[in-house]
Amino acid sequence: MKTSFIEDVKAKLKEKGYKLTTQRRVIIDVILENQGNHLSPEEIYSKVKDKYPEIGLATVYRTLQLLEELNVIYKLNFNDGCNRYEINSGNDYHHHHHLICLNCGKVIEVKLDLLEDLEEKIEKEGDFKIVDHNVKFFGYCNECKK
Amino acid sequence: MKTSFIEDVKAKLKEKGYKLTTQRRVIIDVILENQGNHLSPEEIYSKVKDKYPEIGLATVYRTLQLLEELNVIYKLNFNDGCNRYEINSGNDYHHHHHLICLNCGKVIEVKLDLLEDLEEKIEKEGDFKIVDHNVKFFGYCNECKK
DNA sequence: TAGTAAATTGATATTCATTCCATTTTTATC
DNA sequence: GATAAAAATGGAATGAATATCAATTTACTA
Repeated sequence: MKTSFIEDVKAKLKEKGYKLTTQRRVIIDVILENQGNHLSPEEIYSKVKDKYPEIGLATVYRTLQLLEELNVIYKLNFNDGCNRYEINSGNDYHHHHHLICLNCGKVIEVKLDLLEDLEEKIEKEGDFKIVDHNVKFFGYCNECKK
Repeated sequence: MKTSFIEDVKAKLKEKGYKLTTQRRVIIDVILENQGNHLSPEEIYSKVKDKYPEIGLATVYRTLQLLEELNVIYKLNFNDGCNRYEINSGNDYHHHHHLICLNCGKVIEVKLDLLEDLEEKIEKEGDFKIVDHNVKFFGYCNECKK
């Protein structure tokens, strides 16, 4: 797998009959340049406007939906009133998890992945085919826990 | 611990200087009568109106916030456009998790709790004091996976 | 290369959950 | 029962997200 991220997205778009337009390209660039920042649609819109001022907000929303559909990004929810997005960097579903500070709202990423056992157990017992999971831990970061 | 749920809530309210008003009481009743249903504010509002037609939607929102603050209920998010609430039945934070069917949207509860190891590891490595967690598994229920 | 159908875009209108605000009602206290 | 404080109210405001629609762009075909 030596294909670049953009090439990969382009292929996925083509596969479903979509095109990689300039607008979509700029949106993807912004997301790429802000990995780990969990941007909201509005934030993406504002950054995209710097590079492509004619773009409309609707296009940003549409493109985010499209990219989510293609599993290029996925939606996060930190209960702050808007959706946030993150690149789905791995080519399967085992992404990282989030620590959310209850005091300052900071979001820290964790790369541990000890959930296989749990998934296996649930699949056996529960008669449920697991495809993805989403784990959030709430607590206090090292600055706020004092 | 032989106190009833309502008594417990009443005590918690009093502790923080809040009162158990009729409206709050009715809202709590509705939540109690719908355990396991993950009601949204609108759904709660509609059911509460049957018992107490004069109540306003804002009151429902306010009460839900209040009850969440007191750890009597907690907020869930199933990406269906609204928040949903669930009773916090255990007296500490180790509640159950949810299986969400990607096809029919059904939500199934799981009681497993194998996350202690993971939390311990994160606390050691990450310099983060964990207070709560939230785990969702996405996949297909036994009816939809065929 | 011209012409046509399909996809995409951007501005605007709309929807819907949630919050805000001024007013009214309820509760507790003396 | 009078009074002050707290809580609840409806309606309006807000703000994120979606839908609408005419205009533009793109891909394809003759």
